[in-house]
Amino acid sequence: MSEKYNSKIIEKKWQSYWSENKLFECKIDKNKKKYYILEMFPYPSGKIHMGHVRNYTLGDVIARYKRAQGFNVMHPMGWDAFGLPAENAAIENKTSPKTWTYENIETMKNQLKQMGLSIDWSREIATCDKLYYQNQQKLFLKFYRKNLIYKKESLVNWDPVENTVLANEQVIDGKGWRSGAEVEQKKLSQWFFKITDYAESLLKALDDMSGWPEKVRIMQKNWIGKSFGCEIDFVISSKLDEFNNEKLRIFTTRPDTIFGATFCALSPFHPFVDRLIKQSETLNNQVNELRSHKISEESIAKNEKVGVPTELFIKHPFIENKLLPVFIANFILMDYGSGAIYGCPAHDQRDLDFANKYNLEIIPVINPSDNIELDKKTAYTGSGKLINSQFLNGLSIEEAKKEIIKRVEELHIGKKTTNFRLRDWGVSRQRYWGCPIPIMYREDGKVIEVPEDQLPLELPDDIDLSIPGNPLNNHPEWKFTKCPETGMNAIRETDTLDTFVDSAWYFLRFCSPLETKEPFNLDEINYWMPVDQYVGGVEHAILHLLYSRFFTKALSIKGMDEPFDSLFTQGMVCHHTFQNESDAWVYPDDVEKKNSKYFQISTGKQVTMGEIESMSKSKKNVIDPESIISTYGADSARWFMLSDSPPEKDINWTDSGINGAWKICQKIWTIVQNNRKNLKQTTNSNDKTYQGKSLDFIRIIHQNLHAITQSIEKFQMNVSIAKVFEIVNAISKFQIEDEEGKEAMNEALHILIRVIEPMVPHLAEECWSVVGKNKSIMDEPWPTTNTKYLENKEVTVVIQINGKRRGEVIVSKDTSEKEVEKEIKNIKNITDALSGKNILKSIYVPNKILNIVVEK
RNA sequence: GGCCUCAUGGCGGAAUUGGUAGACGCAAAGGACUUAAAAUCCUUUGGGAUUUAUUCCCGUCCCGGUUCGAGUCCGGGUGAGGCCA
Repeated sequence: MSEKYNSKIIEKKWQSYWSENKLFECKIDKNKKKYYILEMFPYPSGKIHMGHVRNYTLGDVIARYKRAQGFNVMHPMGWDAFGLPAENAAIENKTSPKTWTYENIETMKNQLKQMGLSIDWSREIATCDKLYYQNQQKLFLKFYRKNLIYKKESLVNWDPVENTVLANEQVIDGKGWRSGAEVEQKKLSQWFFKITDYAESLLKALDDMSGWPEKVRIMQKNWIGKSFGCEIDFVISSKLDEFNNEKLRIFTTRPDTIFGATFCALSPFHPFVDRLIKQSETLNNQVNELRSHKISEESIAKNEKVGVPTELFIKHPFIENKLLPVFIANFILMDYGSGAIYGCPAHDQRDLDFANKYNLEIIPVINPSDNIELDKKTAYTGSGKLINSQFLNGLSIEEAKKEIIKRVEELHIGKKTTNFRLRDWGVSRQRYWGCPIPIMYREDGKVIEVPEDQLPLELPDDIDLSIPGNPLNNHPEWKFTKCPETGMNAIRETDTLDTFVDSAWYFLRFCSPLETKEPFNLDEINYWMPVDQYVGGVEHAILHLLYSRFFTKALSIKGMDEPFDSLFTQGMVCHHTFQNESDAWVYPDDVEKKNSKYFQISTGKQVTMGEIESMSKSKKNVIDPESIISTYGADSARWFMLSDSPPEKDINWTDSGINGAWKICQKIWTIVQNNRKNLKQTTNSNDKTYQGKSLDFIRIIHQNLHAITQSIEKFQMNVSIAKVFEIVNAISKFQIEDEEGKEAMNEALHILIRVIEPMVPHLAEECWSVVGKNKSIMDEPWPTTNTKYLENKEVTVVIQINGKRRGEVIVSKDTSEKEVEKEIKNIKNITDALSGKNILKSIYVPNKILNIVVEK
């Protein structure tokens, strides 16, 4: 009788073996092809959840598989350790963000280690380590000197009670999430990275990034949003002398509709508006109201389009005496185009909504190509020919665009522009727990860099988070300093950097994590970069990946244009949310179901079940894998996470099935144990000619081996798992009848143990030692499929009549159509169906299908 | 609201990319072993009809189209999810 598999003891044993022998530590080896596999590093929020387990198991399968293929694999891990939650948690738990963060890192690192991941922990980095952010400060200065960083006034969500800037997600229904105060839009001078300098090159490179999912490339393309438009200067006509005859520059992507223009709209933040509101108290109040509207794209698109009229009009450049009223409207963005548009209600939905609301003229200028009936509420945005447009009449939209641009350029009142939707990257955060910006402002008004030899500019530890506002701003000893050159008084920049900056170059730092002189060592970069395979959540499809691409380009390192060769975006792990009567979130682990109602276990009170959403700490709908790992072991947890669902798909968490994962681990162990006496140190598959049952058996094994290899390459781990099951099923069914059978079993078990290693490494190691090997299975190369087993000599050809399956014949491979037709004469079912029918034609796909088309 | 994605049995999903729909697993039911349970093993499992078969009909969210043939391609709709600096 075989021993039961004790995952607790065995997993510990192999984890220590791996770390004692430093099996995952890697270094440059120019004789080997490198493979850099990276999963998006986690935010140390406390404990790992199932989303992490999924992400890192997936990456680990690839890392281990590539290692078996002979690559020199780098598989590092680190911590995206700066960010707001640490400050909130620190206030809540009366600790410091630093303590809280490092404690979480410790916990999560232990959890990750328990999962048996093949991570090179000697490369571990945390972005809140001063060694890391010191180098980030160097990069900041480097970009600053390259004129890639500048300061400008920009709007922030301002909470007047907390005295702090809020992120968009902290503004709920226009109110601060904690204080409940009305959020104001406040202008602050902030730092920006000039990502727009790289808009064209970020866009262009997407075409060649075949290792990226198409959908991510499309999303980035749309995000960058290159479009051709036209700037036109309109002359103002107004009773207000101050503005009369001044020029107003508007931007449009539809210059062809200029004859349908019936009004003009300015952003509430347009410079003209600043001047206009000085003229009128009423207007000032109205504009302030407009300015308080949220300016996220989402709210602009969803909210009602409202505006206020002004005393300005603009003269239509092509229609004499035509004046268009100028409004200030809440749906015009100052950051896009020129902050002013003309409205053509007939052919733009937003403009139409606006025109209907304020009774403005609607002039159609595009005649739809097909007879589409439109109501007054729907703008026509399709193709057609121009009407009501003087010299543009009869032209197509494209022709009209060209013609009108030609005219405005001839008249010197405008020009064609290339416009990007992409805006510069605002990196200032008025917060404590982030990378300090190495800049100071001298009393004479000069902006001074902190000299490199004085870096890192460290965050102070003695801060008081209980006072509202930015702790750095509230810390006089830190804030007030002297200019290192002149000794003049100076004030430090108290903004810290957006955490997206931290993650925009961490993949470079992994190549030389201990380098002290430079952010990274070029020899190491040249060997390891680019990342061969990047794995992470699809929720980072745009921002993080775009910023990382921007950093890589902006660093202009020879031979390195793009950071991530291949990208895999795995789906999210979702779970129901639960809320108690005071709307606080409750952990699902703390909820039990009784009589189809849900109760919080710790309090006994009823809770309500909410939507299924991706697991996140903030909504507490996370499942801690710890209990699963301690009950079933890491291998079972890994197996379970990989099986069933395709990795790119979102899943709703359920642990039904974890038991099945545990069972298969036990079963594999039992099979190996029971066949102990049949196992040899080696296999000699290529020399061996199997026959009969052994041949059928080994054929199934190799066919599934092939399928496993293929599906791992394609990231279809769920399919790989299914094929492992088929191997296991075949092995447990197979009866050894002779020496040849023993040999076949030996080969099959060698293959089985080898291919499960990326998925369940501890079990594989333990089985390997049963075989009698005294080395790690990781040194064993991936088994090669013997292709002679892939092709069956006999194939099933399906017979269809008019596309419906009516039977099948088993024939030898590559049988001709005529032979198959002969064969089917013996099948009563088919001859019956064909009798008395005219055969019109037949389609024969060799080895697959014969479709006979008959008269009906 | 814009952009992107997805939809297949009771459930998770497979389908060589246009060629046998439902692989594999979970769950369920029946049986074997057992004093009993657990574990393990065997059998059944999309719906329906009948003459129980190498049978027929229906079936991959809905409506339409292309094709000898559509889960797969095209058009329109419905529902769900992700992102919006």
